[in-house]
Amino acid sequence: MSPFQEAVYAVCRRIPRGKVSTYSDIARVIGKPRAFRAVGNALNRNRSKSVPCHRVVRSDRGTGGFARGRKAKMALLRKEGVNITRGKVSESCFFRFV
DNA sequence: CTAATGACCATTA
DNA sequence: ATAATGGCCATTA
Repeated sequence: MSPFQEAVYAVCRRIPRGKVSTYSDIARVIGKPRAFRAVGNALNRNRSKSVPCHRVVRSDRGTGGFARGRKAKMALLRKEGVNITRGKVSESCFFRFV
C-alpha cells in the first residue's frame, strides 16, 4: 500500500456511523488539498471492510460514485441513518474533523 | 520517462 | 436544470 492510500484510509476510518465527509475534506486533512481526485481513486480500490468508504460523498452533497454502484452506496448510508433527499445528503449529516 | 485513467471540483454555456 | 471544459493528482500501463 502506498503512503497516500494509507493516509486516506486512516482519515476515512474516523468518519462515524451515520455521518459523511467529502473527497475534498479528506484531501485537505491529509495535507494535500488539491488531491481530491486521487482520493476518489484510492477509495475506489479499497476492499477492506474496516474502511467505511461509502461515507465519502461529493462536495456538492451528491452521493458520488461507488464500486458496486450508487444504489448500493445510498442503501448503506440510509441504513446507518444518513438522510438523502433528491440525491443530496442533508447538511446535518456532515462530520467535521476539527 | 510519457500517456492515460478516474468514486472530483468549479466554472461556464 | 444538464453538459461540457479545464484543472488537479496518485496510480497504472
